[in-house]
Amino acid sequence: MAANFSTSAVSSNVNFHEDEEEEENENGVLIHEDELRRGPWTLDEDKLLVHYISFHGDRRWNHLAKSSGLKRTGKSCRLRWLNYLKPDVKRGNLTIEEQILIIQLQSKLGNRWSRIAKHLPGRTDNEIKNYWRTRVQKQERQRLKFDPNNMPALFPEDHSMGCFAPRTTIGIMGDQNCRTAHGGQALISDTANCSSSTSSLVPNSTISISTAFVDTSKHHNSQTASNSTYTTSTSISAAGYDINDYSFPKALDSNYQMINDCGNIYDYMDALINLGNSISDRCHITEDNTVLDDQMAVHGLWKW
DNA sequence: AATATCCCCAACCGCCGCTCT
DNA sequence: GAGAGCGGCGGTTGGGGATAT
Repeated sequence: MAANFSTSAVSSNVNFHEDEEEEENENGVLIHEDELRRGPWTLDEDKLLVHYISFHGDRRWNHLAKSSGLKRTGKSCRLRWLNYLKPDVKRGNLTIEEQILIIQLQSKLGNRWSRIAKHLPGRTDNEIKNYWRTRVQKQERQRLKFDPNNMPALFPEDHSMGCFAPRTTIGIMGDQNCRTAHGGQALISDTANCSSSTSSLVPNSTISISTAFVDTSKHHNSQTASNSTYTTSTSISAAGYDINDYSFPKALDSNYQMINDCGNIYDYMDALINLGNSISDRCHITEDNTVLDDQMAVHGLWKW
């Protein structure tokens, strides 16, 4: 059985549920014979769990936990097995394809990590959840740094990460609480569920933005876009708010690559102008990844 | 070199729904 | 039908390594 025992082998912070008579194990950790262990799993525990499951299967976790001799809860055993020890668990960084798929599925399914994980063989819901959360947090931090005169969520100055701009993190306008409630293709938040916007851009705005990019920062050169901006010249009305003439930091060519399968640039533009009809039909992406929209005169505005 | 901050991710927690008695 | 037990799920925490200052 190909189990990976490489990490969390021995911990110095294993905890126990009750304070009874204690003794030190080989790592100097206080333990008690009859108590349930908590914290990181040791190599020996992993081996024991794998060994037991190989003979008895991975069911009836509470029974397994007791009869195997592991001083763990059934839940803990199950989690350790499913997220780490199970032979088909894939380790290592997510591939670009997997990242794209996660973004797409999260857009469709929301935070249903287990369902998303089913589409990524070898990846666990926990791993996907961690991945997403990391990106969300990072994006949120960058959002909070925004200059309200710009729209830097899409184009972070350091060009390092903002390329991952999942639905829940763009938030160029509108209440933070509005941004996660929409699965599927819905882009316009429910006004009733939104408090007044914290953004200085569009008070009481109701739009959440869905846009996704591939992180190509590893190919990033030393250029910076901080001084280059495009400005929309078209008057745009979004949900009754005039949002014309906002400046967009210029996305330097080739630093970002749009996820073509998502087509979310169109979602983004649709939400921005809130025309009620898709602008996808009149937009197209040229060979050099420039978005062209004849009606909006924003040629070259979005370029990856 | 020391300290602070960031980031990753394993593990835990609480809740929910299903099944069994 | 009620309650207990259990598995599964999503949210959250916290340790520790990596990186920045």
